[in-house]
Parts: sequence; structure tokens; C-alpha cells
Amino acid sequence: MSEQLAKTYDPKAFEEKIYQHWMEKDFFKADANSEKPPYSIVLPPPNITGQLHIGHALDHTLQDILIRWKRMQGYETLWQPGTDHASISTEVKVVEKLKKEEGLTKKDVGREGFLERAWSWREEYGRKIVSQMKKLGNSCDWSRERFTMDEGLNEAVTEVFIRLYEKGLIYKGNRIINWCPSCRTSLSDAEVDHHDKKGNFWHVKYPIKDTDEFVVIATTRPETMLGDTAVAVHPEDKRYQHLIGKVAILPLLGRELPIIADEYVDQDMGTGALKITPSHDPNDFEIGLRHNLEQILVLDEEAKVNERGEQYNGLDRYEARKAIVKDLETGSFLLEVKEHDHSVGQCSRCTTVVEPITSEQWFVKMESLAKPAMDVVNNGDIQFVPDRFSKTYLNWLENIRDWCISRQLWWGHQIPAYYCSECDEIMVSKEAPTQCVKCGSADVVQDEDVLDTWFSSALWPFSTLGWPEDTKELEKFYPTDVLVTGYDIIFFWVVRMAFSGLEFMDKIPFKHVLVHGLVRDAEGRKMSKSLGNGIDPLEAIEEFGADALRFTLITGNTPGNDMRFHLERLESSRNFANKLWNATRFVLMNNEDAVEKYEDVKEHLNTMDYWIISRFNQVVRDVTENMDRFELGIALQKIYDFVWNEYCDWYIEFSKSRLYGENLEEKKVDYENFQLTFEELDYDVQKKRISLQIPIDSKDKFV
RNA sequence: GGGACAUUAACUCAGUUGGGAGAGUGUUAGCUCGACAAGCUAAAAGUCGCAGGUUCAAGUCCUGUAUGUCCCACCA
Repeated sequence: MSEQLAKTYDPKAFEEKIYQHWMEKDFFKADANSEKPPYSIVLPPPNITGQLHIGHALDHTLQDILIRWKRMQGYETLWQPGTDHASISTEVKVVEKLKKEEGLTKKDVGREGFLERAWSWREEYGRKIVSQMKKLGNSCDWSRERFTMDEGLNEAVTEVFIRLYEKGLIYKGNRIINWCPSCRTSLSDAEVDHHDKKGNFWHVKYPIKDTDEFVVIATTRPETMLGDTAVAVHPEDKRYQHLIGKVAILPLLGRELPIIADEYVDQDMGTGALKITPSHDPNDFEIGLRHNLEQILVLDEEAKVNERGEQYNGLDRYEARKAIVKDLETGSFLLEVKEHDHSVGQCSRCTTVVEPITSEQWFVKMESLAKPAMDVVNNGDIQFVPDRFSKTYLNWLENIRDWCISRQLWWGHQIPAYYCSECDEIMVSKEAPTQCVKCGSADVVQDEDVLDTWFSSALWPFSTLGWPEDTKELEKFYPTDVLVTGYDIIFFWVVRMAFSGLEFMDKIPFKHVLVHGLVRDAEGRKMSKSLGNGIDPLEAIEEFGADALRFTLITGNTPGNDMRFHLERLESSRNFANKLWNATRFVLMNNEDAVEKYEDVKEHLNTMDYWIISRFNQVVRDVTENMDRFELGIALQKIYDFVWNEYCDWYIEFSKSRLYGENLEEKKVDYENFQLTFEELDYDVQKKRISLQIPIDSKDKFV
């Protein structure tokens, strides 16, 4: 009799020890010089903004299962871990902390002081998240841990920026962008969420110069009229033919506005006449370019009216709206007000309503990059699981617009562009130039802005392996085998990794993209801090164990679909872990005469032994097939069924008669049901050409 | 406006190539039998959203439809 195990499994007593053992033995270390075939996964780097949430737990568990499975199959596996600096999110957090703890603002402490605090934030939270991932049981190669702002990755980012710039794929331009007046930075289109909001349609009379006529314009944002530089109608609109080429007078400010004709105008929308505000509306911006209209920016970085707004200068955009509407009314310019719902863009970080404004920003030209990224999905080099997400991916790329990559933030990769204060020459280079290449002035300053956080994440599959150096890691582990991620970041991340990999490595970054859904609460709501309905994976681990949590997340979940998280399922998962524990306990309690080698026992195998062996082999085959198809939930269910319903309920029960010599009838074993099982067994065993004698009718003990 | 997904037992969900309707939880009845009451043995429980179609055969394929969820879009 070997040592007696406790009656119930206590994860807390083992998980940490086992993990330590794994680490000490270097089980997760990847060897780039290995002869074994490679299998690699890059971990989507968690943000350093806070702690691990249940979505990470799902994402990581899927990867951990895949990587461990391949490791056991004899592959040289690399699970590359790391964390993401999460530019805007982290900056927002650090600003909050600064205010709360020191009562200071960004400006008070200055760029250097701010970055110092951001780095200490990163130290604290980066470490915390890594320790949480270890608690989850992630079998990453921690010796290779990276950070999107570590030295090597900085170099990769700079290299990419310079290469794209030199290729003409990065440009600086005055474009209309999304501006968050609260974060005071530009945002990419993907960082803006659109929500329907109740609003009004204000019908405003714009008088026609030197006539008694006027044209009525419907607008949802009267305050932007301060920046109007034209009025547009459809070239074929019969109502307005006579006005084209004439001049309208902007109410309140009295500015003269040319009346132009443009195909964009929808005759059925509003009044069919459109005010054009090139600096504050994306469509108007385009129209403005076509007609060479002046751009008048009337809002500042806090979305307050600037001096171009004359008497409204200093008002917040909403105060300005009220004031303008009131003045329009007083001046009899306001014809009517109708209720109207329209979609409003909000900052995905802070939910402030985003303001479209014209601004000088850096962009990545997307057209030529998008094409090959679409090709590799169309021709099947990259496969989505489930496949429907390739549509999401392709659809996004088909309608891609240039990517605004500059952010007016401090935490991130500062743009490697330098300006000559004398002649405004732009220089893009790795090191700061000591003097202007054009005029020789030594007065050279670096661009203040940082890059969009996704600019560095886009390089993750190869930057973490040492690019731009030519490393053996790249040779061995690139392209990676599968990327596991949620459908919510296909646009942000998957697309950008795809075109970056193709552009700089000339190879796809991964062969499969395994997409999972969101983990929702029991009512199906998104988990969020404001609702307080989040389930902390660490609390779940504390109470039920990491295996129970992982089992819960994988079973009953299929690729691409959201799942609801019920605490009861954690219990049943824990029960399964306990079942395994007790099966082991039973074996250990009875292994006095255990033999080590199959050869020593094969003469003595009985029906039950053959049965369980054949079932085991079949389950291994089935499970492997499911795993190959990324059907982890089904695979795990099959293991569960085998262990519980076949191994424990039948094999162990029957083995008791052999061990204790008990009468089966007394044990109340259900012969009838067993007979059914045996018929199935017969089939299995026949396939394996094992001849059997089945003493079904025997009520004697099985020997 | 475009697109995706969901709809199967009381609840949460599986169901891979068309042929058995399943699991966990819950419910009911009976079990302190040397692994496990976090357990065991049973039971009840579903016209697989609705309507058509293809097929010898449809939860599974096709068409339409209802309801819900989500994503994309520069709808003044």
C-alpha cells in the first residue's frame, strides 16, 4: 500500500508546487536549435492596465491546451509570452493615479516625470499579470518574456517606421481625424464606437446674397456652422438649379459661402441642401478637397470654440450649440426643429463624444498593404476557425482607410521623425540627427507624438523572435502555427499582424486563427467594471482550482461563440478534478501487486482489461482528431465521458470484484446495462481482432 | 444600409462527413456497498423557433419567415 491520498482533491495544496516543478525542470523552454519539428504560438500580450480577466483565462487556456498537446506529441514548442504597453489605456490610468495620489496633472510633472511614473506602473502591473498567468497554469517560455516597449521591440518599431516611410507608405498629412477632447489625442477609426443618440434636426435659413431668397439647411450640429465654407446641392436637383454658383450668407457670422454642386449630396435627405464644414465632418472634408474649399477649424483640443468662432469663442461645443440655436431663433433664421436620432462616435477608452477635426497626423497608406493580406486569406494560407470570420476580416480590408498612427500621448513609442526649426525639414531616422540635412541648423527637435499602440502589436509575431536581427528563433519558429484571439480584435490586431508579417517577413505570421467569443455573465451581459458583474479568474482559482476554471471555460464552448459563465459549472468541473483524484487514489490504494511492464501482465488480461484498453485507444484517436480540428470542447467532453462513465463507473467497479473477491450481485451492479455496453465493446474489439469470451451471464466474479 | 450569429429537456449549452436526440445543473425515487455524498443506481423531462423544399432518411443541406444578440458603415 502506497501513501494514502486525501479523500478530496485540494488544488491549493498542489498547484503552486507543480508549477514550480515545471519551472525548475525547464519544461516550457523552447530550444531554437532543436531537431524536433517546431510548433509555436505567440501569446496575445495582455495590457499592463490592470489584472487578468476571465477572457484572458479562456484565451490562454485554449493556447495552453494546444501547446501542451503538441509538446507531448514531440514537437519543439514555443509559447512566446509578453505584455503590451497599451499606450492610451495605460496613460489614462497613470493620469488618474497621478491625480488621485499626487493631485497633479500630466503637465505638472512634464514628459519625463510622467514617463517615470508610467514605467513604475508597468513594473508593478507587468509583474502582477505575469504572476497571474502562472497561477492559471500557462506553460509559456518565461525566459523569453517580452514587452512591447523593451529595447528589442523599440528597435523593430523604429525599423518598420523608417522602412515604410522610405517606401512612401507612411506620410504626414493634414486630414480629418477622430479627436477625443478628453484624452486630447487623435484616435484611429477602430477606436471609435458608434451609438445612436437622440438629437435634433435644426432647419436653418441661409440667405442668398443680393436676393430675398434663402436656402434651408438641415443640420444635427448647428455649432459647426461656424466653420462652414460652402453650401452644396446635388447637381441635378431641380429645386436648387438656379442657386448653383450664387453665394449664400452664413447666418450670425455673415461670411459668404459659395453654393456648389456635388454628387455626394442626397436629394432626399434633409432639405437636399447641405452646409459644408470641411474641418469638422469627414464627408465635408472630402467635398472640400474636391472643390478647393477653405478649411476653418473652429474648435480647439478641448472642443471649445476658438477665435475663429468670433463671438462664441471660449464656449464649449455644447454651450456653443445652445447659444447658436438661441441666436438663430432670435435672428429668425431657425425655421423648425425636428427630433432625429443619429449615430454619434465615442472614444472607446473614455466614452467622450469624439470630434472630427482636421489635424496634422501621421498615416499609413493602406491600399498596397491590404491587398496581399486579403490574398492570403482568400487562397487559404491563413485559415480562420471558424471560417466565417474570414468574412469579417476581408470585409474590413476591402473598405480600409489609411491608418492614423500618431497619438498626442506620452506613453508609447515616440515617432522617429525630427523637424528642423529653421526650415521645417522632416527627417526620419533611428538616431536623432545632430543637424538639419537641408540647412545645417542644429536646432532639430523630435516629433512629440507617439505611435498607436497597435503599431507595435502588429509586429509581435516576429519582433518577439528577434526581428530585425536574423535570428535562429525566427528561422525555427516563424511563421507561428496558430493565433488564438477574440473576435473583437480581428480588426485591431489580426489584420495588422497579417499585413505586417507579409511586408517585413514576406511570410504569413500564422497559419490558423482560432477565434473565440466573449465570456459573458450568467445573464448574458458583457462583463464590465461599471456593472460589477465580472468574474475574477483568480478568485475562481482560489476557490475551485485552476483546472476547474479551465475545464469550465473549455467545455460547452465552441469557437467563435460567446459563452455565459455560471458558477455552478465551476462546481461540476471541480467535481471532475476530484473524480480524477479519487480514481488515482483508488489505484494507489490497490497497487501492491502492480507490475510495471505490459509484457508481464498481458497473459492475465481479462475481458474488462481488453475492453478498457480498446476504449482508451479509441478515445485517443477521437480526441486527436478533434484537437486537429480545434474542437477542444468536444475533445475534452470525450475525455470526461471516458474517464467518468467508462473508466470509473465500469472498469473500476468491476475491478473491485477481482481485488476483493466480492459478489457482484451484492454490489448491485446492473448487469442489464452492462450487457448493452458490452455489445458496443464487442464491435470495438472485433475491429482490433481481439478474441473475447464474454461471461455476461456469469454472476461469478470476473477473473 | 450591409453582414454575422443564436433559437435543441426547467436552466446553461454540446451535437464535426445527413441515419442513436445528448451532457452538466436542477427535479423525483432509492443508496453512509472499503476511490469519491464534490459520490453511486435509476427515473421523469424535448413535434431541435415557424413554414416550405431536397433526400429512402434532416437538429444537421436549401429557400423563406419570426424573435433575439453582435459587428461594420463618413445616413447632413
